[in-house]
Formats: sequence, structure tokens, C-alpha cells
Amino acid sequence: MSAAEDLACCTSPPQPPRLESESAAELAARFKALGDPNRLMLLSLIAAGENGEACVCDLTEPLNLGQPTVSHHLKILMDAGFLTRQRRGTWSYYSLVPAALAGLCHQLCSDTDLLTESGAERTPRG
Amino acid sequence: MSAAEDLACCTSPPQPPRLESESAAELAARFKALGDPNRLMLLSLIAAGENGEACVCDLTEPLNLGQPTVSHHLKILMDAGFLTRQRRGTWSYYSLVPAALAGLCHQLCSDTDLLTESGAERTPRG
DNA sequence: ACGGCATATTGATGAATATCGATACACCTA
DNA sequence: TAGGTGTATCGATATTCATCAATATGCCGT
Repeated sequence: MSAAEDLACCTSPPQPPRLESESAAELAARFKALGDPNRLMLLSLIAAGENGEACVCDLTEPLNLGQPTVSHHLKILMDAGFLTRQRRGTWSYYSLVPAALAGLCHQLCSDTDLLTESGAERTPRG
Repeated sequence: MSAAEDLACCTSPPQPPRLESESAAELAARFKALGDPNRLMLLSLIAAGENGEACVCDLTEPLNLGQPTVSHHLKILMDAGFLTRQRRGTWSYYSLVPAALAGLCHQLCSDTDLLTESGAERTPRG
């Protein structure tokens, strides 16, 4: 028996991933929404706004982006569940969905168990 | 005074975002690394692997991706700080960086204060 | 040294995306 | 009703990205 056989990486039965494909797609979609600096700035600006909300006209200047672009990013954040919109007159006020970001972290911790370093302990060789 | 003046969205002094542009770029880069279903599956597969590690040959089949593509995704996850690589013979073993994912969530909670619903309380009208 | 295997890198390609200008829509005021 | 303003949508474009085939690199056993 060669030394390589001892070290071979493909001898153990493959463990099924803890993350289902569908869950992966949903999770990835939300992370993708957070994967843009301007969108993170939007969340930050909105959180820092008066009453925790802001309208589009408050957001274009600090980001140095055109109004259509800001609207586009806001829509992406809304579709991902991070923002809600409330129309008042001609203005659209955006505010954070309180549990959205926390829920994302929680799901990453508990559902997928990716944060626990259980990998080493969890699968004691049967 | 018109009703609109009361409701106008741009009358209050703009609050500076709690997130600096540089931090936003760094944060976004890490989120972007998580914004792909296959990369999330890679993290899950590696976490579920024996001793919390896995080599490339264990990962190509469950994802139905070519070996170069898997290597590419692994590199992205490494560059983002989520994975480390340990070479043993001809094989490369990847494992999770324990604090990386937790740190990302923590930074989202504390550094940017996006998770606290402080927006409403934080800026009491001066 | 040579051949074989696991992995990394390169080049190319099609798809997704960020951005803008132009335009459409909704609401308010005169 | 008409004009003005804030916002959303549409079309176009340049960039980024995911993926693959081909190739290069590095390690092992003969």
C-alpha cells in the first residue's frame, strides 16, 4: 500500500451538503443584493435618515449616481426583502425591513450550520 | 405654508452614512463572494466534509461543474477570506476560516449598525 | 528523467449587470 | 385642466462574471 492511498482525498463517502440547492439559490440572491458598495451605502444612508427612512432625492447626491440608477438599486434591495417603500405624495420613502438583515445572518448561522466549526466534530468517522 | 412643505423629504439636514465608502467596498466584496449558489454549496460541502475539509476532486461532481470552474470559485472564496488551502501531496485541501463568516455578520451588526433598528430612535429631531 | 495525476491558470464566449439618457407615470398646485 | 416635480421604467452600452476547453504547473511513483 502506497503512502498516497493513505492520503487520498476521495476515499471517504461523500457527505451531503447541509445546504439544499434551492436554499443556496435564495441565500445567494440575497447576498448578491448586498454585493454592491452603492447598495450598502443606500442601506446605511436610509438607516441613518430621519425616522429611519429616506426618499430617493436624499440618496442620489451622496452616491454621485443618477436618479434612475438609484431607483434601480432600491428596487433590487426591495426585491431582496431588505427595504420597504411607502409612498407619501409624490415622494417614495424607503426604510429597512428590521428583521431582514438579522434573519440573513441567522439563517447563515443556524440553517446551514456554516458558522459552527462542527465540520471537524460533526462527522466522526462511522 | 403648503402641506407639501411639511412632508417634503429634503428639508432635514442629510445624515452622514454610518458606512464609509471604503468599508462599503470591502463589505460588498465579501458579500459578492457569497452571492453565488455554487459558492455557497462549496462552503456547505467543505463544512460537511471529513475533518471539515475537502479537496477539489470531492467538489466537482456534486456541483456538476468542471474542475477549472470549481478552482475558480474556490479562489474567489479564498480571496474573500472564507477559505484556507492546505496542500498535501498533489491534493489541495480547503477548509473554512472559522471566524470569517461570523465576523462578516458581526461587522454588519456592529460596525454599520444596520441591524439595530436605531434609525427611528437614533436621530431624534434636534 | 519520464509518465501520470490533481490542481491552477489562461483565453474565449455568452450571460448578467451597473450605469446613463430619454421617456412615461403619478401627484400636487395654480 | 395644464404645468411642474419626484419617481419608475425603457433602451442602449460598457463592464463584469460564470463557464468551459486547452494548457501549464507541481507532485508522485517507476
